[in-house]
Amino acid sequence: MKLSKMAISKNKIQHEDQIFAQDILLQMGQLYQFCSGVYAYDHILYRVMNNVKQVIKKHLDKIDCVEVALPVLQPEAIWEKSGRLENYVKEDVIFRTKSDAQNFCLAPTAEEAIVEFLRNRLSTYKALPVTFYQIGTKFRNEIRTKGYLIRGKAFEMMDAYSFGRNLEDLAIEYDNIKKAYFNIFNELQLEAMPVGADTGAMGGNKSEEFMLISNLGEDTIYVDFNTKKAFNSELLEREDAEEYLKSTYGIESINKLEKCRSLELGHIFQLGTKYSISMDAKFVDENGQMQPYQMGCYGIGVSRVVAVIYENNKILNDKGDVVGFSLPYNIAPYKVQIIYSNLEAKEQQANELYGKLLDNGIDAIIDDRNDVSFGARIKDANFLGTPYIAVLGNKTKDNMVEIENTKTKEKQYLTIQQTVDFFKNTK
RNA sequence: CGGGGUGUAGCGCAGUUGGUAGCGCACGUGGUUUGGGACCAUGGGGCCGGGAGUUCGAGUCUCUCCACCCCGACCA
Repeated sequence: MKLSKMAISKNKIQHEDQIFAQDILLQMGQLYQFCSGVYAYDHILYRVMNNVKQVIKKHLDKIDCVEVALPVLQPEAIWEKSGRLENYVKEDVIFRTKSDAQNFCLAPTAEEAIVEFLRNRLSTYKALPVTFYQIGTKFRNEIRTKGYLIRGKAFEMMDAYSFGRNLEDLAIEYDNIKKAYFNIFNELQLEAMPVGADTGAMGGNKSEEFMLISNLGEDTIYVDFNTKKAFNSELLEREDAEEYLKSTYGIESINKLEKCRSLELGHIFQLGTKYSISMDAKFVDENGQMQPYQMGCYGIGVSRVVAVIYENNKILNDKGDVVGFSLPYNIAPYKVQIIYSNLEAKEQQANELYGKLLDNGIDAIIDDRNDVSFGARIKDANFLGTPYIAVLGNKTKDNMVEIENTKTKEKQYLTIQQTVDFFKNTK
């Protein structure tokens, strides 16, 4: 990508101290607010979001989850069938739209749609258990939005749904997803942990939220850091709280637990037969009997994850000001940004490097703006979040490239071919 | 829906007891610069959130909507 084609001006950030990552993204124009809870993503931010989605996909595909696309615009009839419409309308969280003939809604989640989509094809026990998923925009008319992408009205979410023959199938699928979540958050360098939670409007038997301890969060959790057991404080509101915590999550006593502010990044539910019964979705078991599916559902808030990744990967200077982002290699918008001085030879070499990187499938940005000072180009590169910048300047030996790690500030000097090899071998 | 706060250029902000709109960054043009946010000159960009009122005169005062942010309540 040529920087001159991205319609961005010099990113000079004001109020750099104690600023949230998302405030910087707004100033940069990477994030643009249309109204409360509704945002546009510019190129760089969009690529990061897509890379996060790719990480999620990779780990779900690995455990044989099947990616599909369910409609965003859904007929209200399926919501009437499950019995959830009334409640969602009453709480005013569902966006509704009407034609002369019928009523529609914008999907806040997709349990109804997935059941409708699969019921006829999952008619035999031989097809079970299976898990399907999708990644896309969801719509919820949040009473109160919060923290820009942390809680919006339109947001990106991965939602997965498992169908099993019995409770054992459900437990197996649930555990598989749970393990995949650990791998996903591990690869995203987020230390999220499963925390016992209320099932809320989803219903079902059991649920766990993947929580990140963070002051961006809206929840309070109790954590035992020795046993890694934790639960959401909302569970204390249950009448049978003590007994429930013990039987469902194996938490004996809350006295030893530490209270922490946390942010929910994902949620996994054992739904049981709630939707299969209400929507009359059944399969034939090995005895020829009709049985309702044992279902689970699983979500990850992708746009929220992106927000917290930026927050966790700020570059600070000695004074504590935010001077950029250095995103992890696997989710960075581009792997490297190339900066060259205005000497013709350097420009030529920079273009040669750029071309070779692209030929080898390595995503790179070249800063081809010739009316911006050298220092400003380096500063800008830091804000675009690449983990490396490649400098071909007057101080660099001819045909050599200075590779700087934007996080550690370590520099190394390589030939153009060595640079290409370096990126081919970096993960 | 309660409580608090903020709305002035793309962004960040000034604007005094009411007198007709400013600064920095960004952007355009010309020139000198070019290794860690260069400099000089010059230019463009505003329904001062909307409406009503007070006044000779309102960014400023009054009323009233609206939007956005934060804290609650609520929440896959």
